[in-house]
Amino acid sequence: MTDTRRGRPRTPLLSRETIVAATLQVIGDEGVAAVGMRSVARLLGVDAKSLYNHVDGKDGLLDAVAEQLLGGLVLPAPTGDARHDLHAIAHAFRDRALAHPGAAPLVLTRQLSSLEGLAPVDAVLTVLLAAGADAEEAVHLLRMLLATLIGTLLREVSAAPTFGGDDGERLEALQGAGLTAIATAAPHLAEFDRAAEFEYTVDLAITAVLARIDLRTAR
Amino acid sequence: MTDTRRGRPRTPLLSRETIVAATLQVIGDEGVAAVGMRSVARLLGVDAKSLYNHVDGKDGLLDAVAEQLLGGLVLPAPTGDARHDLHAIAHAFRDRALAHPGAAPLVLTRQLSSLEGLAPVDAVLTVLLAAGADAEEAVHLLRMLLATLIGTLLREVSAAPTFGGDDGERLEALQGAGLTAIATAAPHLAEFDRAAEFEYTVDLAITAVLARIDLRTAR
DNA sequence: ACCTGAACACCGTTCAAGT
DNA sequence: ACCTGAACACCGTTCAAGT
Repeated sequence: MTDTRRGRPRTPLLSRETIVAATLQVIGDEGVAAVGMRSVARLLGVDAKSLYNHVDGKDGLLDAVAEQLLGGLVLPAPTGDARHDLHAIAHAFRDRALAHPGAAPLVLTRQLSSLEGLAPVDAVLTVLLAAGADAEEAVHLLRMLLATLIGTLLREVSAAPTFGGDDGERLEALQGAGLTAIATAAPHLAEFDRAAEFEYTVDLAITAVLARIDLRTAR
Repeated sequence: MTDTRRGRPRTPLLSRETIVAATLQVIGDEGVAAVGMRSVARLLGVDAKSLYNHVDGKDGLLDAVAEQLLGGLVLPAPTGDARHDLHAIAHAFRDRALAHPGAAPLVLTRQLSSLEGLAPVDAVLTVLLAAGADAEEAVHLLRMLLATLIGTLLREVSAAPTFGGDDGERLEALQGAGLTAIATAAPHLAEFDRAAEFEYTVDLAITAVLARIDLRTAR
């Protein structure tokens, strides 16, 4: 039922949500580089300048996407087991970042000063404090975990396996360049199981964090 | 002495190096967002299209910058002490990434398939293998270290302290939003000593890596 | 080999005007 | 309140032409 009483207050064609949705579609179809006021507006059947009524320029548009993505994060209920809870938070974060792979760099890279970005930070801090860290150490450990998380996800989303297969030519070139360790490890460098790699890295980081807390706690 | 014999083969105005240098100046003066074929060319007193003779478009230009920066990395001589050597590599990498802070995202974010990017990878692998890791585990540990390194440096270069000071208003807002752990840790969140934070995070990661190798080695 | 003129198909953004 | 027309000052990139 279109709103036509008195002819004046028509129902708006656009909203922040529809604009973000259209942006995600552009990202999914043509990549993040294809995002522009014009391309997004075209998808909505609207003029580019209309977007300015809902979003603060192109930069604000990208922020809105990152915010909304992160806002959809559902934090797992804490169980009291610190290791398990940190794992669960990390995976929840990963799920959100990979929900729209092309948009992941936005989520991982943009400053998330909004409340959306604070929820997971609070969740991690809560677990660390409960595990026995004092406030100061908890902050350092949080930053370490975040760095590792963001670093792995950035790689996962943007990096190919890094090294082509085991063709002998490449290997010899590596040897010749003095990169013997790379040549030795080449078959493993060519392999990259995203989920397994994430698990390995995050588990190692969490182990380190918990070990440090126990060290401190044991005085 | 300008080259004028026969009038023909004049000495070129441009080179890859001068172009990269000009780009770094633009980045330093106006930020990475200000980099463009036109802005870089202007600095060189040349037409934008001339750059295409030395660099593969704007993207190639950015790659060239990242490559050259990373190429300047001087790897420390290995001492045989794994912990010390990993620390040294990490700091050498940081020095290079922070030499031109505005350009750091390029170094940290771009695919570095060139030989420039492989040298530090080889160095880390060498240390891990010497420390007793087998090739497969060494690759996983390498990826973990890289993720942590890149994550911290990205934050260091792009992120402000994250949380304004201890003004009571902000604190109450956090409490009200249910972010009690953040409220508790707020004074420490407001503090951010870049060098110290880097040291803490990298040391924790290295400790974790070495612990895992020892675990395996001890069967 | 290296640089440029002319030209093309794009950008983001403003502001005043329409409804 | 929301959308658009006209307009501006930009982009990256090509190709043929000059030297």
